[in-house]
Amino acid sequence: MNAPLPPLLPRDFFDRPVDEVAPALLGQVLRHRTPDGDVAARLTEVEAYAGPLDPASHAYRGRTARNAVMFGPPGHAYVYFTYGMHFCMNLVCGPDGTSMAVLLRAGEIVAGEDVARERRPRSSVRDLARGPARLCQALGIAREQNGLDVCAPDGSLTVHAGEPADPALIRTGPRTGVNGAKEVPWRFWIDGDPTVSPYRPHVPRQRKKSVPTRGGR
DNA sequence: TTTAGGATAGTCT
DNA sequence: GACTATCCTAAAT
Repeated sequence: MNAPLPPLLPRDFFDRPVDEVAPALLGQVLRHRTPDGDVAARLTEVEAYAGPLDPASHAYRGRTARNAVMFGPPGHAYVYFTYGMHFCMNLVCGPDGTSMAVLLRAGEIVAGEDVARERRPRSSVRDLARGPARLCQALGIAREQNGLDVCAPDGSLTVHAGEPADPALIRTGPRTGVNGAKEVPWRFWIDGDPTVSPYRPHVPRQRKKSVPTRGGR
């Protein structure tokens, strides 16, 4: 039922610096095969994390049990759990050990839309994969997919050569307030694509709870 | 329409 | 103990 997908991206594709891989990923197709069915998304928004140079990177403070995949060879998925309920997915790139990765922030569902809808019944079609955690939910990506080789021909989680995004439509946005690798643009997205989330100004999360210092409850 | 705040659990200091 | 590369809902306009 599903149309045959284009060939896999070679590992070579990921064995480059993040600022090359990230924009090149726009328009490529991420597919996840599950017992529920196959779902594929065309990537429309990504964000680069330059390893130890980026204070916001999980790799900034060195290798830990959680981020170990980032320090491995390129072409692998780094999936992490955050905010107590969400998963986000990165693609490791750069030479082995450099801990660079690209966060997949948004995509457009191009196959398996019915399956994705079942997973996110309350989402409009446009919102199915609009956001890093939504993308993972729509594709059924969770902790089990951490460390998977997305270049493996028989792999369940793979990246395929999609129609590359028009270079004229690729926009970049450096993050304000982050130093190190200043000339590297951090965000990449396809201008005008409805599945790209609107730019959100750097909003530090404010703590809500006051500490219950005095006895009580 | 925009904005604000709550929820949730794994990870690191 | 405090933080997080987030999402969803409710309330206000």
